[in-house]
Amino acid sequence: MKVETRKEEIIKTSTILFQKKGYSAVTMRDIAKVMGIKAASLYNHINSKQEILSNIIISLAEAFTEGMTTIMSSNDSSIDKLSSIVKLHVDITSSNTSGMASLNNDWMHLEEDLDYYLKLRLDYEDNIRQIIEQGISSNQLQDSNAEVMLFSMLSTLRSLYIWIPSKEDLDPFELAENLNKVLLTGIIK
Amino acid sequence: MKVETRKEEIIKTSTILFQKKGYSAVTMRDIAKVMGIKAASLYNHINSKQEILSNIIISLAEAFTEGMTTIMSSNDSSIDKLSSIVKLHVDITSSNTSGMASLNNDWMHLEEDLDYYLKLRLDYEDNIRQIIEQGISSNQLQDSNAEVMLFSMLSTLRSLYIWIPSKEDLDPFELAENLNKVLLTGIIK
DNA sequence: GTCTATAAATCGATAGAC
DNA sequence: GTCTATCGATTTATAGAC
Repeated sequence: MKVETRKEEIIKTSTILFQKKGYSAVTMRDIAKVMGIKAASLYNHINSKQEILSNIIISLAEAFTEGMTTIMSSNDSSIDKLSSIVKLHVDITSSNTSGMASLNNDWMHLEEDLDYYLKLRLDYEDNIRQIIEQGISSNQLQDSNAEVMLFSMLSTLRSLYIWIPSKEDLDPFELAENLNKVLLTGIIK
Repeated sequence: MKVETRKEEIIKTSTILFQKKGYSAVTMRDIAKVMGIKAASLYNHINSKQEILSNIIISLAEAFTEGMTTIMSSNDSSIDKLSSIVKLHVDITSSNTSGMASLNNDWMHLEEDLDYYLKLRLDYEDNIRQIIEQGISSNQLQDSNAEVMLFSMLSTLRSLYIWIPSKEDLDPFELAENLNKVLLTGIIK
């Protein structure tokens, strides 16, 4: 059984509040109230509100980067790599749904770690772009606009956090399967 | 030539600022500074910061509802209706890219108009769901999970605002064409 | 229509007792 | 590790002069 440190409790509580109202609209007093302590007590465990946000976003961004590194080093086909990316998003989003809201909507409020985050995100997108272009070159993917493909796929995967919590009847494996089908082969018969 | 009232100028300026930092992180002083006046002067034209947000979001939500009403009253096939929805999103997003950011990320900060907005959004989603289910019944769409189809399509369309401004080389008509192809027929050859 | 001045509330964060 | 008390800055919004 994992013993949660007080700092981890604060981050977990903040993550849920940030999802509901966004980083800027959540106060240290809001976080403290949910935890049943006073706002001043929070500072015995964390240095600033900014540190909480950074912790939430950077750990998620690094998880995506790590997953992408594994995928890129494989010998899979372009299509199999894209399927692995879908699964990566479903897995990470399932394990930290609320945190994904901050990653998507509050990254611009990062201060010290903003540039680092932007680099991770840009590299991640470049990797997917590379996979798609290779898929087109090798005749596995349709010869349409690669940017539109990239955009459509990433938009859906990045929005998963909005949708996953309300659909708990669908397990992660089945969801990844359905998503793969829709994203790769479309919806028309 | 349209003459812009001072109120419309304020809303336009606010829309751009809200897109960059979100509603909560933008102050009345920020808005005033961009307009070259003092914050107190804004209140000669608007009643509150909340009124600005409501104006941005509700006008967009009503535009979507109006477009959907037209689509639903047509005799088009399910597939043609979905294509019209794609075009509706491309058109509205092209005409007010920044405003779409508030619609997507700051709707929860609506006060008086929150329930009205939620009803418009729910009805809109129900209409798309209905079109997809009819497409499956009439054998035009694949017999996959309708909710996943709905989610994937709406996620992509709702994220258009992130993507449109940087791709000005692609005109709205061509973008809608490419999106239709990717969303309806997928990316696999 | 814009200004200065200011009210009243709230913000993140610190000091120091226990 | 939590508390009370508080600082200094900032927030939305109003009053009233010009």
